[in-house]
Amino acid sequence: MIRILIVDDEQPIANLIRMNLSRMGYACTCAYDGQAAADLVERESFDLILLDIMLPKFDGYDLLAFIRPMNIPVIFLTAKSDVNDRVKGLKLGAEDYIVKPFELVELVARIEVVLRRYNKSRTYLSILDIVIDYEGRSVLRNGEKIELTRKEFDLLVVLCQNPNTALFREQLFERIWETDYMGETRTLDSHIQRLRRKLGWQDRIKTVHKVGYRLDVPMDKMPQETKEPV
Amino acid sequence: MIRILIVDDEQPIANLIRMNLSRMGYACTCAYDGQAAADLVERESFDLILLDIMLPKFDGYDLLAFIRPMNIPVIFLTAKSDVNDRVKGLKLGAEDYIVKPFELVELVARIEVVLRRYNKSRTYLSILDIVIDYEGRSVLRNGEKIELTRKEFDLLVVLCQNPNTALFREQLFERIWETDYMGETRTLDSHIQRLRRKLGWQDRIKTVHKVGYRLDVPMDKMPQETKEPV
DNA sequence: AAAGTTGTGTCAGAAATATGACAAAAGGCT
DNA sequence: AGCCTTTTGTCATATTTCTGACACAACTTT
Repeated sequence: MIRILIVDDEQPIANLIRMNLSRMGYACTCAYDGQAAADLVERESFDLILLDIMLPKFDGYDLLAFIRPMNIPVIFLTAKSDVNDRVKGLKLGAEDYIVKPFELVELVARIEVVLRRYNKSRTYLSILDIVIDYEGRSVLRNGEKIELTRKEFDLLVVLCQNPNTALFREQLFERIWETDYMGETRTLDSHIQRLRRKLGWQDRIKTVHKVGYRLDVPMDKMPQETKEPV
Repeated sequence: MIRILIVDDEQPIANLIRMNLSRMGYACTCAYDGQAAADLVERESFDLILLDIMLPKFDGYDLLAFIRPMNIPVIFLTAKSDVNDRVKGLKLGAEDYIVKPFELVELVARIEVVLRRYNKSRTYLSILDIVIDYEGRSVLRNGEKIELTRKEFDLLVVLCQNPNTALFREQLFERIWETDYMGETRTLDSHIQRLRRKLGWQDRIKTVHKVGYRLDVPMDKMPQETKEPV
């Protein structure tokens, strides 16, 4: 399991990130100031650190310098588009940075790139008869690539990461559209339909009346993380 | 050949390190005080510097500041385990530090990490049907040279270093232009087009709609670092 | 059966990308 | 400096792709 430390003094933000990354299967810990982060880093071992630069006590740069020798990749979160800050951070050894506000899709993609660069893992998710390549944002079946659009891919990922779980429409809207429930339209239905068709999963993706949708997966074909896109 | 400068006023130690690193295939030079080191750095070019902090004449920190603009990675050797010292050095731009006494294995490991971080250790990258020569900034196919401009080359390198990975436009801009996402322009597209044409890679370099681009590479043709332009 | 939900095909607008031509900038050379 | 060449960015236009919406059919639940 990949362990990620999230360092941000704005607790709601840190927690939001944590919730989302947890759902993606990462083990997350939050620290709300530099001192706490430094302590955690000394005691536990992390595979990656998400670091907000503006911090009370000792700031992001100090922490970055402190972390550096441990050779743990750091992606730092920077509020505005201050170029100097970023250059400084990169010089101090950060692997990447992302400007707030950011889309979760992008954050996740970057996390995966950085992890792979560090050979921690490039993971594929194999489930049923397909393999999901997160980084490539593509889907394979018997070595054949199935082309999905962005929304379709995001939707598929959510379903596959929560197999045999009824997901409320509201939840799906939140995660994929990052917005509130769009009650009246048939948008979600349309996407589900497209997914069903492209994957031939009409009876895999079940409708849960008055709730939402559920991906049915037999016990012997539950999702597995693999290193190879088998 | 990787050139390493060893700066330490204790000559026996410097020489011990030199002998060992030489055996590992590094070209080593020793300097026994700050002045000598500064002179050497001015005259010759090094890929990495091992720097003892306690030095006569002018000390390690001064030298570090002096070296900094040259963008040569520095690992410093420190006797004490004082945290402040370390942070000071790291903030001054050192890549890493190692506390004396240290084991040679560890030193070598750290050297390699740092060199890799600086892309100094690799020379050629062969991928698909081409070979990238980093130092010559050129690309070969069947021994034929393909002329690329600077931006094209940079772009190609990023793509090749992240094969099968959907790279966000934003990321590409950051890496190649070192600037923010330039949402409005078609600059990136133009360069992608030129690359596709020059390399005949129109279907290798895939467009990932609403995300960016991805270089598709079959598993058996994944990039390999080589010392020779095979 | 009625009311409420969901499925599905189609479509149009919006957004994103491709592409060629051209202008601007950068670099070389005398 | 001036001139020429190459590189890079921009623009206009064409083309592609995505997405949400709608109408209406089909299905569930009560």
